[in-house]
Amino acid sequence: MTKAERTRQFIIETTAPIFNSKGYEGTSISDITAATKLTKGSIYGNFKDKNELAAAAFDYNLEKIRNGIVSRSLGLKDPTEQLLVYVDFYADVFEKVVFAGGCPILNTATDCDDSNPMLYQRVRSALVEWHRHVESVVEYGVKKSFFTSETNPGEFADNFLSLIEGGVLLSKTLNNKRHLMSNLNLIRKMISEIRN
Amino acid sequence: MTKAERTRQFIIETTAPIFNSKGYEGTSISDITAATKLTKGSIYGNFKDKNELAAAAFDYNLEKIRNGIVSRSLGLKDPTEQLLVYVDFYADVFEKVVFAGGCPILNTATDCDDSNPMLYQRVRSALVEWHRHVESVVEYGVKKSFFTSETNPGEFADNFLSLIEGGVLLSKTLNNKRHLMSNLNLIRKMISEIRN
DNA sequence: CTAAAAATATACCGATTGGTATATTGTGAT
DNA sequence: ATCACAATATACCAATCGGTATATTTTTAG
Repeated sequence: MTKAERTRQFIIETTAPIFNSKGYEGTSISDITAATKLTKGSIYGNFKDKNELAAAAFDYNLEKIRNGIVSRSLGLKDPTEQLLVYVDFYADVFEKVVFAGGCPILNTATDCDDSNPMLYQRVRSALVEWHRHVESVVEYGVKKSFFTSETNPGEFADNFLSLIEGGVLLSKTLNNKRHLMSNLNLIRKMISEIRN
Repeated sequence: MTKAERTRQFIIETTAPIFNSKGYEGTSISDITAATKLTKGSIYGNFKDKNELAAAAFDYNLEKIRNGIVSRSLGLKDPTEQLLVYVDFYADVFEKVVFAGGCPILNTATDCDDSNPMLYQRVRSALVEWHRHVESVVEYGVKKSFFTSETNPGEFADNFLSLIEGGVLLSKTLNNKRHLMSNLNLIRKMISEIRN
């Protein structure tokens, strides 16, 4: 890894939580130079513009979460266990997520209007991918008779994602993990109710 | 209503959807003067600063939703019906809410970091009030034996709010009402399951 | 109708915004 | 060690930011 690549990575890692907590408009180049102790020249030598850095920071924030899920899912066959990975993951990392500014999907989806199509497209793709993953796990579970045939995978995924995102929002805003835990409890109940 | 009061109200109503969709930082005084066709002098003659206007706009956005709920709840005694008011309300006004920039609670809670304590305090209060209302309706239902005694009002309110907020987020971001409707369906099921 | 007061417009302020051209420094292969 | 080039720093740009002092217009009370 060359010097420039290391610097680029350093900038991304340093500014990712800033973008996540202050938003795209709310994060200034001064914020970035202050946090990295670098100068504008260095920032713009490594990134075309603020937009490219914001996109890289979003990708980084997202990848960290995705890695957390994927690494816990390795080798799991039982769809119930795969769904519970999310429940355990968010119960475990909630404090860390809040410290890093909250859920990047929730933040970016709310922060971005159509005036920032690059970030908006990214957050839409992330949401679709997440939805499709949960949906496909449930579909698999139905097909293999882990789950009852009346189960609607798409609706289940809607409820699943919303309870997690809504729980993070409530718990972060009200500074109380209990709200998220209530939702994770409901998810556990939902899973047990569709099991054969 | 004096001229100034009318102007003040006009400014609030005109800028409320702008603040809601672009956020506090993202909304500039130029945005405000452009939308109202007024000048800075007029804006600052009616509001101490941008913060005061943002707070008034948030209050206005919130009040519109609250009025929608309250007006549909008038005279209702059955707690089941009171809870269903929310379900029907969000099914009805979803498009309007999206057009106005989304749910102000969701947007403002995400937009505000601790750097804007005035707005942050407002959104927290709104969230606490909403939570308490749902919780108290369920508590009343349990006490009057509409709902089973095993029902946990606090947890129910957590799930309830999260499903609505999460559904609005998903449906707005993915531009498909279906996600919200899935959640409203689950809320209906949750209500029927706690009924005696 | 008039005069005082309130509301709005104009013109400006310093600070900060994102971005760039250029100078300086640091790196790495020979 | 040197030299070419990559990487970083410095200094600057026009535009915009939130905000204000003052001039002008409009409203309102007598």
